[in-house]
Amino acid sequence: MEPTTENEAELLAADAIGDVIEHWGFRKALGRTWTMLYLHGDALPAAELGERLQMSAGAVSTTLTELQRWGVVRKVWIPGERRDFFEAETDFWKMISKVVHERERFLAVSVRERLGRAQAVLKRTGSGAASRARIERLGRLMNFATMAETVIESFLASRRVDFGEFGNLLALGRQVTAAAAGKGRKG
Amino acid sequence: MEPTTENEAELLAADAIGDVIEHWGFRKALGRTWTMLYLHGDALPAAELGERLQMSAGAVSTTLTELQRWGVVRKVWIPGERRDFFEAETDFWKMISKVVHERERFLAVSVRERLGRAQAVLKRTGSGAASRARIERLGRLMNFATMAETVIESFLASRRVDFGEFGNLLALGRQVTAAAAGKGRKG
DNA sequence: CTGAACTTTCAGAAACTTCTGAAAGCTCAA
DNA sequence: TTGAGCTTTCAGAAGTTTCTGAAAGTTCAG
Repeated sequence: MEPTTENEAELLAADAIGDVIEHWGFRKALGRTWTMLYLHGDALPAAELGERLQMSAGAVSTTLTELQRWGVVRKVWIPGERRDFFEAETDFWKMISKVVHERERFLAVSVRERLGRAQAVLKRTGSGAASRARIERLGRLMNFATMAETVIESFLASRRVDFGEFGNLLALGRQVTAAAAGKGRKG
Repeated sequence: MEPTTENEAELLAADAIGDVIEHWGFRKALGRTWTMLYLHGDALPAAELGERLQMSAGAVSTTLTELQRWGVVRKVWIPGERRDFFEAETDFWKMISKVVHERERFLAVSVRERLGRAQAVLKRTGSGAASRARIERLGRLMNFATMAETVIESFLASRRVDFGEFGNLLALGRQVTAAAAGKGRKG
């Protein structure tokens, strides 16, 4: 395929989104590939993605596998076609909530556990005012971690809201607010 | 300094927060160093941080410089001391809003500009239904980017609220909601 | 001034991530 | 059952980030 102006425009957009995605800690290739599929609309075979994005077959394969693991790209069956075709998930909100959820859950557990262990050690061995103050600060850190987790979780819980219209942001605001405030009072 | 149980506990916590920070796209050393300072409470000299965290003088220096640039660690003057001492910012909310703001602003501008350029190219050269559909999808992507930016911005705008108490989350919710809805109606 | 104390900078080392291209592994039509 | 077509895997290459340790720079007491 010779380069066309349309392809240039797609690459421009794909690279821009690629940078955003990279900025948030993923591989640039993930953002580029999703964007190319999203803009194209129709499903594309892996080889064509490789051509359009100048990626090797290997890179395309691992990237598509990862995008599917995140649930933001789907394999589609095209009758009469031997090759696999891929299409982008187009519901931004669904994508974000999936990714954030997946991404935070593991870490949150591990962090809570480790901070708790540190606190136990300090409580067991520490004495004196300085030690008490340190335990207090660690406690505040743990509270903050819990609160951040709660804010993220309730943000995600609102995924049932349809985000097609801006107006629905009102519903999100209410949900985040209520969930966070409720948990906070308990903690 | 021989390793103590207290130091072990501090390291445990520092490494946990270090992982969170790394997860969000910063160097692990930034999170470890901030946490060590935060838990210690009193300001510490660079050399002691190096000992406690097992970092070279060079690494400590660049890490402290970067933490100061983010505004989450301060140099403090201790009378009669020749060395610089450093202490952690303890206001979590202040830290987050500073960091997120700084981090998003540049990228947001660049991305808007590039998506706009891509759209211009498509509008100029495209024709036919497929092309119109592509332009439409790019438009949706741009709208979404604007909305995400708005949500982040209004989240940041609420930094004036005191976050010491969970109850104040209510105020945040209201602010995010109002700002995002207002902007959305215009767009 | 001078030298001691301390900090910053920087070149090269080490560690880590991501990519390429080829080989191995599927799957299906004939 | 074979082989063509396609995908996945993987070893090594390339690229990137971060660290170390030493040299250069800065500051200040005497």
